[in-house]
Amino acid sequence: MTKTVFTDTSKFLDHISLDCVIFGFHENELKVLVLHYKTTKEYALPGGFLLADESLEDAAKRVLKERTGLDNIFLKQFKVFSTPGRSKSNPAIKDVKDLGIQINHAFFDQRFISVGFYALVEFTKVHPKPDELSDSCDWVNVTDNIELMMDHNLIVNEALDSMRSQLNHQPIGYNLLPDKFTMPELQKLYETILGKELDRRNFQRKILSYKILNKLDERRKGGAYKSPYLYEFNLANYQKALNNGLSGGW
Amino acid sequence: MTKTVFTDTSKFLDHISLDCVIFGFHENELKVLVLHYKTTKEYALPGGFLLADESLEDAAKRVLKERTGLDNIFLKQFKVFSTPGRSKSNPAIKDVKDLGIQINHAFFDQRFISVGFYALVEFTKVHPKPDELSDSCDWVNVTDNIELMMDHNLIVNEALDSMRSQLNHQPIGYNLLPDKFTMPELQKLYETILGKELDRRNFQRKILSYKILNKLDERRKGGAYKSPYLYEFNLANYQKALNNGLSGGW
DNA sequence: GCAAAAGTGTTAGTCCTACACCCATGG
DNA sequence: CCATGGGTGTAGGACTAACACTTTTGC
Repeated sequence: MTKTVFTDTSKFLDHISLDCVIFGFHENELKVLVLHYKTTKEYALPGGFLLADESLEDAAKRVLKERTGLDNIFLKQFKVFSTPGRSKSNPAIKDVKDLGIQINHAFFDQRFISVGFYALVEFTKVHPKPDELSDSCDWVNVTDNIELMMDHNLIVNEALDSMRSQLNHQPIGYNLLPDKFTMPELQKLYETILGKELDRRNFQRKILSYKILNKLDERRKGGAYKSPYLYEFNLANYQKALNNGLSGGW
Repeated sequence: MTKTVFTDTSKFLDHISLDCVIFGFHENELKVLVLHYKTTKEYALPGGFLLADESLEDAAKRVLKERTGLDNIFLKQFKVFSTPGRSKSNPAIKDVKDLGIQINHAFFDQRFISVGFYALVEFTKVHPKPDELSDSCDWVNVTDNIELMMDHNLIVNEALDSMRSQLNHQPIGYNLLPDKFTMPELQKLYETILGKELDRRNFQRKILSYKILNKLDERRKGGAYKSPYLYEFNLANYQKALNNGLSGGW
């Protein structure tokens, strides 16, 4: 995959952009990957533009690959943001002469609608890379509510809502957790996404009743206190169960 | 609201279109509004383009108003369709000289991504009007699976899936039924959307348990057999209940 | 051996399912 | 008066929610 840079905008379609809310889960915290702009010092979601002969999904995959280094990421379109004034304050259109970057102002200065995607990645596999307009690309806790540029805070919130409502229909646990994980870890993930606490014993009974997990003989060693068992997803059963939607609410 | 016509495309943004899946419910059938093109004789969803200073939601409202005559329609964005080749076969780009319509080929000939909306309308309030490229605008039964142009069959199916999954979170019954309706009518609507039959007595108990309906003293007269009671939605309770999502599955 | 986390079990109440019976209406 | 659809009720089983006790581990 060739790297796409903002300095050659000639192959991009006008008016259409996309933004990715990349979720990761680490140390019992739900995190989002954000860029920090060199010039304006604002935080922003990784995003990009649509190439002339590319689907939005492919464009999002391209952005994901460039920021995380990963292929085969779980990706879901969730909403288009099209308020007419939303792109007026795009920091990218500001002058970046001091960086030696030549920006195509005519391109950046147009009105953009942005298609929002959310992505689920395994935290430990990601090695974030900033783009050419940014000096950093880092995880921030969703709960910290960092101020983002333009309407990006809105985009994150809508992504969260969307993910929450699809918890029983999309393989969210599978994509956010490592291959092997403990029951308390899975529960924390659910609690974080749902924004509420769940009963430890009822959670375990319910999730096991779906038959989507394989209990392993190993336990998580090294931690303090009693070592919990490790589990892995039974992918075949998981997929089958998701087709009907996991039953019941949380 | 001024009528927007396809013969003046100068105010439209390039590359962006929208299509509306307009659902109605009549005589126990779920219906969709489709246009029939004068030149190509193909069926198509009502759609349009985005004006330079307009949100997608406003554009969709504009299209809805023009085709149905209605304001204040329930409208929901559900997906963007962006396969690169999808707009190649757009019949609108064909020559329509014989109709005396001057088409801006350069505009129609570009690649379009299309934002899909579904709309819910009260069947009896709609007076469908064709646009200037069509000779008819009529309801077709969803179950008839009429062949539509381009990827419009896909768009209808995705709209259905989306509406089905949101049945407990959006005021779908309220928007598709007239102000007063009977329990069997409401049940038929649910059965049609879900694609399966429900037990009459359990359905009634469950829907009443939500406290979202007011039972009226009137009954539906004129029909054969025992006359059913009329109900209306208790909008305040309905909205409140939807915020948490109606509990349980169907 | 103590504190904290994890494994396992029980019970009461609620909800869902699958039915049966009676009533009203038009032919 | 009968066929059909609509109004109402009930019993059994499944699932959920709330809660207690025991076990393991590091210090």
